[in-house]
Order: sequence, then C-alpha cells, then structure tokens
Amino acid sequence: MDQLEIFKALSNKTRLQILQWLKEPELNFPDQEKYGFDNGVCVGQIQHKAGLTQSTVSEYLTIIQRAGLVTSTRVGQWTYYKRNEEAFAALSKLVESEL
Amino acid sequence: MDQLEIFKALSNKTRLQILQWLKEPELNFPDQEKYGFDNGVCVGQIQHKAGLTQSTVSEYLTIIQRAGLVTSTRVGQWTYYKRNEEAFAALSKLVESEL
DNA sequence: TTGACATATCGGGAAAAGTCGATATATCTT
DNA sequence: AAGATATATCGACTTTTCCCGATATGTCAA
Repeated sequence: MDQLEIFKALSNKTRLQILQWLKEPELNFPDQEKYGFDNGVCVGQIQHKAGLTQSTVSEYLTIIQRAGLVTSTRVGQWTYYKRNEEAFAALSKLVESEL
Repeated sequence: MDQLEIFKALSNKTRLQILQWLKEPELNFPDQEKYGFDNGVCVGQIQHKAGLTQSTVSEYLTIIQRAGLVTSTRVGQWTYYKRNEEAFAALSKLVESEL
C-alpha cells in the first residue's frame, strides 16, 4: 500500500472517472452486458467511453493497477479490469487514521 | 470538496509528510512548545523540518490549504497551519463510498 | 519611520506527467 | 501460416509540477 503511488494514480480526472465508471459496470458499459462483468470491463470499452487514444487509456489502466486500485484478468485477446474494493476500504481507513 | 484538487495536493512526498507531522505537533515541533499549538505550527518550523526553501514550503502549505486539508491563522508576523480533521474524515468517507 | 523578521508571490529552469501516433506482442480465426 | 483484432510499449512533443532565488508585503520593535 504505497500512499504516494495511490494518490498520484488518483490525481487525474480521467483516471478518477474510470474508477467511478467501474463502480457500476452494467450502467456504464451496457455494450458488454452479453459477456458479463465477472472479470470487469475490457480496455476497448473503457477507451471508447473515455474518448482518449488506446495507448493513453492502456497506460492509465496500468497506473491504477500498479497502485492496486484495480485488478486485471487476461481472457483471450481481452484484458478485463475490475475495481479492487478491498483497496478502497483500506485507503479509506488509511486516510481516517494514518494520514 | 474537490476530489481532484485534494488528490493532487496529496501527490507529493513532502506535502504528505507535512500533514503527518501536523498530526502530532508536540512531538514533531518541540521548539514551538512555548507558544502552544492551539493555532497549529508556523511556517518557519515546518520549513526547517522539511529542509526545503522558504518559498517552496510556503507554496506547499498554500496548496494543502486550498485543498481544505489545513487551515491557516495569521498571528502577528506568523502564519500558523493546523490540520483540518473534518476534511480528513470527509475524505475517508468519500473514498469509502463515492470514489 | 526605519530596520529586522516572517511569510507570500513571482519568474524561471529542470523534471515529471499527459497524450499522441507508430509499432510490437499476444491471441483468435480461417 | 496469415490476417484480424485487442492490448501493451515506445518515442516524441506539450503541459504541468517541482523547487529554487529574488523580491514584495505585512508586522513588530526601537
């Protein structure tokens, strides 16, 4: 749990949005309904919604993953990203008691 | 409560340290014991402990103050900075439920 | 009111982050 | 094996952040 890395990951409008979108995948990524959301949402969907290039979004996802805020799962040619709720709970506690 | 502004303020090692030092002023700024800590700690003390220039530390304090994480009180020629615990509590809740 | 001290603001150079297009890699299909 | 598709990585350019020294502002004391 590297505080600084986490806060840097959160210091970007688009990355904050992505994390919020991933809170309600059904709502924010309806196109993926047919494949389910068990593993999260794949990069392409997120990219489309973010309106930035593929490379940028891929990099952003790597950043929030390295910070531990999401997990990624490769399934075939897709990589799915999903929120790591434990990390948010831990961060909340950290802010409350250690920060 | 501007999330992005808060996270940007927290994305710097020195600023994180300052906030942590301010959690226990008696412990971290013993030189100021004689003046009490009711209003917080003055810039010079913080600068000395941070080991950066006066201008840099002053700027950092402004940044965390604009983010709402500390409050400042001018007393004579000194400006005292103090943690705003309500802000941390609110941030903790935000991370837990909205982020 | 002058000088000393504390803090804030300004201007700038260096380092990091944002963002892109191009290319590499991995997987699937045929 | 070859082409198509999804994602990751690379190189470059632009914008932002870091951090400094110099200077301005505000306050106290003589």
